[in-house]
Amino acid sequence: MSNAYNRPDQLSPELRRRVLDTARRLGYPGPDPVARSLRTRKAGAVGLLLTENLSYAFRDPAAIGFLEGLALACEDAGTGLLLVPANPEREDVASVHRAGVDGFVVYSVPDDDPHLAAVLERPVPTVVCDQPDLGTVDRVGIDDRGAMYELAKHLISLGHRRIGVVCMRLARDRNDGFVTADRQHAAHFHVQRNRLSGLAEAFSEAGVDWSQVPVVERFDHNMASGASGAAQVLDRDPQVTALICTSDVLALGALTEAARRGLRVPHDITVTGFDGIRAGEEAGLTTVRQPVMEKGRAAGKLLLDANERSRPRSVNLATELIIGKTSGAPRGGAEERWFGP
Amino acid sequence: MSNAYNRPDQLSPELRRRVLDTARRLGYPGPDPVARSLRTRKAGAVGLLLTENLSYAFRDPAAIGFLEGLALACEDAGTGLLLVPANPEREDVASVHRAGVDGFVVYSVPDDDPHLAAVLERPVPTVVCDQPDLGTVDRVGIDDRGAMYELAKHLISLGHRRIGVVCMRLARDRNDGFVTADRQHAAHFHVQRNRLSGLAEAFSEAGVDWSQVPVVERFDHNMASGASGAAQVLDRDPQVTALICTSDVLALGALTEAARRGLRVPHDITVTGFDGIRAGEEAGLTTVRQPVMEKGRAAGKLLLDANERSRPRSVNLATELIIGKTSGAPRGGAEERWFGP
DNA sequence: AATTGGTTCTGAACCGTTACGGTCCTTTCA
DNA sequence: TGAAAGGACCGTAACGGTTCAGAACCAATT
Repeated sequence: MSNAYNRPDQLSPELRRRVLDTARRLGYPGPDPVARSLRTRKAGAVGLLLTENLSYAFRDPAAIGFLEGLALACEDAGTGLLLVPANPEREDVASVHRAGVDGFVVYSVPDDDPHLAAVLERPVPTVVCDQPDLGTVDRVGIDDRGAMYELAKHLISLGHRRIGVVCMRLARDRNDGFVTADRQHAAHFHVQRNRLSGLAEAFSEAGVDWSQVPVVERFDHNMASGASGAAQVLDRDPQVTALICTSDVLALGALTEAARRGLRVPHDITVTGFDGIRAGEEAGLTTVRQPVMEKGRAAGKLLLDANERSRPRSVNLATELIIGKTSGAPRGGAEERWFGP
Repeated sequence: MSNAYNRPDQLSPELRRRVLDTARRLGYPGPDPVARSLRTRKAGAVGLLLTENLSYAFRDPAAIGFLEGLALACEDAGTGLLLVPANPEREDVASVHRAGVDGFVVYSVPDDDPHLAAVLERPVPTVVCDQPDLGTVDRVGIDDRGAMYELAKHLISLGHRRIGVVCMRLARDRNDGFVTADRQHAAHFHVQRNRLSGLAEAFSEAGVDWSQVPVVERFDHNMASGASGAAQVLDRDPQVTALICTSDVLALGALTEAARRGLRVPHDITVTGFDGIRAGEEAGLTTVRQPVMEKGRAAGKLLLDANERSRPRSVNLATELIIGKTSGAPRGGAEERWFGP
């Protein structure tokens, strides 16, 4: 029976025809994929866990790019891509347990996420992306800290000392407002933590007292958040010469807020992002470009040739500092002041 | 055993603890999802078939919107979303056979696609989207023909009689060039066939000989195709007063080509699209807006409450004619001529 | 005629789970 | 005190494939 469908060379054409004929007559719909998966121990799909609501994957430009790359890798290997629903509100990890997959890709979830823990308990190969190196599973990412450090150095060389920061959520709880030093250090989102620490390092080296720098956090990741975050920084300290955002989407929002206030960019204020998305490029945003699609593809490749190897692999992709037209020297030097010793 | 994990109320806490303890000690990774699926006859996932390469889903704005809506519906129901790889080049339907899913959503594939046929043979509920009504499975779509008819009427009322058309692929074979009447009628992409036929009807009623209207087809769907398609129309007949594109992406490309030729829109030439994507909106494109996200969500909803019902359901969503700033009356009346009796 | 080799075909075991029904023990009530 | 009722626990039979060992068959060689 099975042979008739999958192993035509194992039986005579005559018998094969007879088997297939009676199968059709009996209304047999072909081998059941689930039963086959159970027996062969191959599901023919990889799971993608991203802790945002499922539909978020299709709203965030960077996530879309990542997905495109991952889909590309799956295509090549002929495997399916299962988007695992993982509502961040509920602690319900059942969806992870239910997923019939040959491996997982975990994309940018907080490092204390219960879904992540559930994935790691499953006995399948896993690749984490934009996460700390766990040492036990493969990892793909970029040097967030170093890239942001470089961007900061650029701003410092332009003369910026009085800055404000708008960042994405740092933990699972909602905190739309200023961020304490503790919260920065304890941040559960690896990416955000490292970008902030790259900033802190560079500006501290330049003599800026990081503890005095206004850093505001936004839970939701969209342009509106960027705008309101920028507003909060500017309300606190109208003298900031640069608004550093930890994503392009936030930066685009910050640009609209600057325009609303009649601030010319970069003459009155510098705005920077992170990611290198298309819309940012069109706006001439100064940013760090990271190869989002490549990241997805690399994750897929790593997962799909997960042969028995001794130690987990860790891949860092290259980033590129893009100097756009939203950054420039701060206006004048008279009112230029900075915190420091 | 099973009860310890899934039915805590069926046994005493004491026993449950003991079972779980020894399970952990033995390195038992928890119930196997595939075996569970086999036994319960529930895969906990719906499959999405779109005949483009998998990664296409993340490049096309309309597809992204559709996916977002579908993902939303899956989220609500707590089911996963499996993207089924279906390379249009190869006739390999194995991926459809391998997919362990509780149902399929089929999105905009040619009506003679072997993958579609394979899906229909599977004994699971199916929803087709932007496809002809098969009568045997649920369907979600819009009135492509009527919507395009309405758009055409608008252009006719503005005075356009000499037009050109750029459309997406009409069949599985690549045909980058002019389209014969035969090919138009035989088109295997339901959506394109109906949009063209809506145009043909409206312009025929206005006295235009449709067989003389240049219709150019492009296999790939991106802005470059729109630009080159527009170029081909304009080379054939530089006198056309309107370029009608069957998608916004193509129309955006057509706009760049018009600009390249120094044609002012809408003064020198009118350009229209279809879909109502964000980028088109920003460009002020005259188009038909369709609720792409709603379409995805409707498809998901239909699939997920596929209880035993007598007849398959068919849902048409409403569209809206958007008059932007890329359409206007043709310049002057002197050189205005049209084909006809 | 018996042995050998090769091919085609059949049957049984196994994958890991859940559903179901039966046994056993404890409690309750006449 | 005995019977009935109920709860906790356990054993077994599918679910629907794949795989593999070995039976059956046929032809060729010794």
